[in-house]
Amino acid sequence: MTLREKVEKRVAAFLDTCRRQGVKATHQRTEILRELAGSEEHPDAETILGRVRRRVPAISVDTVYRTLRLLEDKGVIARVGSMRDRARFDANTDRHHHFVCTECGMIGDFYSDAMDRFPVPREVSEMGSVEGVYVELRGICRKCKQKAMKTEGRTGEQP
Amino acid sequence: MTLREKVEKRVAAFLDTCRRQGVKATHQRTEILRELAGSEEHPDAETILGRVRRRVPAISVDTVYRTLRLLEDKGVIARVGSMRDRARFDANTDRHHHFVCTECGMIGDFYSDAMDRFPVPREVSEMGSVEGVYVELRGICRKCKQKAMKTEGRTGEQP
DNA sequence: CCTCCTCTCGTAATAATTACGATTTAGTAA
DNA sequence: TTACTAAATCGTAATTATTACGAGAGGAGG
Repeated sequence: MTLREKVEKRVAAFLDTCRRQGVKATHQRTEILRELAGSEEHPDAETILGRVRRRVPAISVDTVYRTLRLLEDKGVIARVGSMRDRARFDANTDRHHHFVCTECGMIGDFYSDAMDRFPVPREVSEMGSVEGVYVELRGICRKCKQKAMKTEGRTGEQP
Repeated sequence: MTLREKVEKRVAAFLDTCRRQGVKATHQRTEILRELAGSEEHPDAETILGRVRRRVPAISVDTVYRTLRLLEDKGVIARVGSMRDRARFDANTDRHHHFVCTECGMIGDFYSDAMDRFPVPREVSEMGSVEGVYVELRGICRKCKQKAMKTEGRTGEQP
């Protein structure tokens, strides 16, 4: 299957998702996805805007950002790297990794020898030389989980 | 060794680094590092500013941001998550990971079964439930490496 | 074709981070 | 200690990515 075909398949699948979920399958959305699906280089929003504009000259920044968020929410595309808006810092200089709560942003350190010395796949050695590993486990922390339970379980306790 | 002692050790080490590298060991820098080293919660710049202000009321935002960058450059602290300023997107929905060039920002995809199904350390299970793994290998890509070679090797070629 | 509701456009607002010019301070050596 | 100088800080303004908003356009179903 050629790249062009792959792209069209992804686009078609997205159009389907739209119909099923009552979301409008607009020209702009289609072109944004088409652009992204046909690219290997993980472009940023501005780059995508520039490229899509060649085909849809009047498209706006807002639309691009909104669409990218939409596609991300539907699981059609992914955001690379940290999803947080503000930088967070860490004074722990020992080699370690992080657990991040996607609900409240809590970050915990942990140690894993195995993750430190991950064997580098050949694929990667061909891209360049690896100098560091960044591992982030993502999930829901204890506190948020308990909070969620309580909220669900609202069945008659007094305020 | 108590936490307080650890913190002071880190601070002392930093003051040493300053002297050796001709960087000034200011009160503000010391307090920022002291705050960060004594914290387990990976605070953001604003939080650090607020806390340090209790002890150094006139400290400015600029100083905090500048100092954090300095400490990061010296390897005294680390930034959690992505270091990039703009979001990057990825339409590859297959389970995969990324290689990122810290020089030019190039991003490449790769696949690793081993990394996908990594056993979650007990430490982490105690923090919460893990729902996803994000792995990023960082280094220098082929292209940047070649460029660096050429630049180094400037020994007599004409412009 | 018509209506409704969602989506888009253009631009303004927001929020994190960085830059700037005047002033202060650490480091150093007399 | 004092004096000197480069570097750092302060307060604020500028910059940059991203999000919000109001008016109008367009897709989907009747």
